[in-house]
Amino acid sequence: MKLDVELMILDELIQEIVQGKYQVNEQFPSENELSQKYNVPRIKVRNAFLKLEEMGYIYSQQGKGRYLKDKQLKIKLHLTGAQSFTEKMTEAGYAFESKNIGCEKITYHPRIYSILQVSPEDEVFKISRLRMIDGKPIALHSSFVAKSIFPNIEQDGSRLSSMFAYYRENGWTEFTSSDSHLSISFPTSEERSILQCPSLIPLLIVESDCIAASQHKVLEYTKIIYRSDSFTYKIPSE
Amino acid sequence: MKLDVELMILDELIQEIVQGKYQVNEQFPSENELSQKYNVPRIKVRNAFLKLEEMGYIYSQQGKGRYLKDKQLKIKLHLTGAQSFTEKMTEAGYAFESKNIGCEKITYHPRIYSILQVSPEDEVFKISRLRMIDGKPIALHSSFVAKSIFPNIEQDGSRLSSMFAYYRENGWTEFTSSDSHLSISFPTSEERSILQCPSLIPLLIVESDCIAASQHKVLEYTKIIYRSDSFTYKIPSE
DNA sequence: TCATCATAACTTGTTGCCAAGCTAGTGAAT
DNA sequence: ATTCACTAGCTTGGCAACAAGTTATGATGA
Repeated sequence: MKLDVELMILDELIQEIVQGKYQVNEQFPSENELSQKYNVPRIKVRNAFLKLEEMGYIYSQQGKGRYLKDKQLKIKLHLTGAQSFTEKMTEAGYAFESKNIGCEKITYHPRIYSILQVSPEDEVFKISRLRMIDGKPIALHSSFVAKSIFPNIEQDGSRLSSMFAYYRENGWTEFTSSDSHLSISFPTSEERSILQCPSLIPLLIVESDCIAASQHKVLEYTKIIYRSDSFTYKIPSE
Repeated sequence: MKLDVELMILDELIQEIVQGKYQVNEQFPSENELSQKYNVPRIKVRNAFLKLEEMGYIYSQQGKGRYLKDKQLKIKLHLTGAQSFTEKMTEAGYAFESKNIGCEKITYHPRIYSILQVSPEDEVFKISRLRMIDGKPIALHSSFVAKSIFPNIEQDGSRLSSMFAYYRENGWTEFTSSDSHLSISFPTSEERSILQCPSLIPLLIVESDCIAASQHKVLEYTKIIYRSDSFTYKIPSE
């Protein structure tokens, strides 16, 4: 069994943080101080700190030191539910804001096309909305819809805020959905930049669809990317 | 905007991996090779590789090189459901195995005690089972029960494989549960050792309870820790 | 007394150098 | 021809030395 001092130090630091040893913006012991305390080379302590920073616990200032970051607001979120994201948030009393950040045609993607039940010749558009609380991005909501079902989506897409409202405008009134799929991954550089998060924040990815109840027609494939440090999630007990 | 070459290289490597550029056990370009290609110091490439290793994508051999790891089997798991874990797995046809790895008295923990609705003087025991597929640990299932409800738990705890069976033995027959709570975190050193996983595998943590339907008595507080690289999760659409 | 500057002693940030491990090739000894 | 030991050249692993930024202190001079 190889014991890794870097991870040991990281464990210890995280434990101290969750136990509340440090105040927000309080300075941590310096790299040299800890390397002497643990009797390990400075680089080991340094690497532990770097990881801690990428996990979003701390920030650092060259020449000064490392400090505890203000922790993210934890939002209780009910996963699943036909209720729209906006409804969930405003109902729960958060200073919620949603921003349409673009509508673009995607290149052929077998999985998405198959879920939408359209042919490769069809055009599919991705409408992205950024979900924010207190001006901070917390989730990225992407809806994929086919032009064959919504002929004007190319023009309409970039001004939509509620997809449900758009579907109603287009004559669809009752909706249902299949099971949601949930997975976890790390942010790509693009996602990091959009969600303004460091690299070691795991993302919770929920994929689902929206089906017109009347005709069993798939209207949309949905992919929501949540910052895992911003939420605690609830799953109904059936 | 500060662009970080380490993360840029990491992004690129991950993308190449998911796109299938490398076969399992195929060797990656060496640190020196990539540092020349990107025209950055070797340490940057090295750090990207180290992170890739901690994420479980690759393994390295000193003197030889870095190689693509065999990817984890992805198990489709239905979150929630009164169905026991064992049932879910065997039903889905996996070579599933469960190992009781101990029963121990826990020190007072306000949240757990409050969920179990017992007083601080009461004794609470944690029964841990390791869930494995093909001999590889994939989840750690911990059940917390009070001695006041199960007087013999201290003796029985370390031989139990099914809690439901134990409850029935003790005269409880119908069960229900509250909403499940879901969160994500990184493994502690202990969890890494039990689950045999590297440090940057996010863990999916599902907390729930088990309530005797007849008397509305809380029998157990449950905490299941899943390796996020071993599962894809499904959530019912209600 | 007060303002200014140089400096020393800390902090974090960067990277080059050497160690350790593996392998294939070389050539001497059998 | 075969075996063995050595070596050169690659690989990853580890870390010390240096760079850059900040701050407090104290000497200097108006």
